[in-house]
Amino acid sequence: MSDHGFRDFYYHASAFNNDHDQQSFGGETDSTYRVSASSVNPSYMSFTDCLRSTSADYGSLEKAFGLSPSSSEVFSSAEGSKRTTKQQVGAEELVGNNTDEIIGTPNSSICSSSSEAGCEEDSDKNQKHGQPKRSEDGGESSKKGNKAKTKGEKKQREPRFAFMTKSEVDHLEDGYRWRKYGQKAVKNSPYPRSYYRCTTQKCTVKKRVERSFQDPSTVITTYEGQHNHPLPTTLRGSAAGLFPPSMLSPSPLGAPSFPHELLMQMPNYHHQMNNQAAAGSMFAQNVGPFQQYAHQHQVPDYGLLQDMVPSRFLKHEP
DNA sequence: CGTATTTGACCTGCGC
DNA sequence: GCGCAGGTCAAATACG
Repeated sequence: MSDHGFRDFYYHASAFNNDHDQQSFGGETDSTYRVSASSVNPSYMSFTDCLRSTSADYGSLEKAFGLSPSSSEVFSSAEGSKRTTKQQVGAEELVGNNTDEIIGTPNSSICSSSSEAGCEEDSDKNQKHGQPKRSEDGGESSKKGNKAKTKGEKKQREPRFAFMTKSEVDHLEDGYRWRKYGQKAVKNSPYPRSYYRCTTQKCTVKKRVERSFQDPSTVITTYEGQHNHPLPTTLRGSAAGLFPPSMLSPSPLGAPSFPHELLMQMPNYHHQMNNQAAAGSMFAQNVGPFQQYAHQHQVPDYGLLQDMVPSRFLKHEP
């Protein structure tokens, strides 16, 4: 992985309200938004901005993107609180549907937002194929009774952000240390989903990594929660190996640099950036460095990707 | 030997 | 209530 697998970087963000409980969590309850780069002004849109724009309410997203509802594809369940029987909802579908667009338009980025997680990953429950599953009804629930603690209280979900990354490797290095704690086969997908947890103590951030079955070159990484710690110092080295110094050192303009500041801040945005004015200021800050970088390095206009990843990290297929 | 990964078992939520 | 699927746990295993 000489180039650590980076080829293209797409973004699919999902903002989830914690107010919603599991009832609405599983479904694409409210709405899922897909925004292609063509519908936004690339010069005003960067990956960071996209992240920051994914406020829990679509209004912010819409404003931040300068979108009218008609300019983005919106698919939502008509029922609202109940899942539909729609086939292939979720990451697979999102990726699948978007994949064609993505592949066809490599410069585009995907940014979608939903109020809950179901839009991207808790989806396949809808689709029942009746395929047999191993019977593990042991009956003795004594072994892992510690889970009973969650009984009686709705599990609060952290905000989630899902990224669609065109990568050859499943687990992309983002500067943080992750410990894999599980892997599950995804229904209707030959590729398993891996579950990672941040190894830093007291940090509850998790991420899931799965590969799109419709586009195996696309990896879907879903972050859940927010880091409550700085980037592990020991990993700065590795991060430095992945990204140029200009992106790892603080920007002269004070804007966050990719990737760790970005990743650190993106969940925080949900809690800190709830008004457009604030988002706008952040927005203005963030656009500069990346575009400056692209400009100084004479990066051709490949689109949003250049806002965050230098061209040398990108392979563009003809 | 310490840490990370693998993997089967178990728990939980949701749809029918 | 049952079955399915997602998510998590933790013992076993692999690795440096």
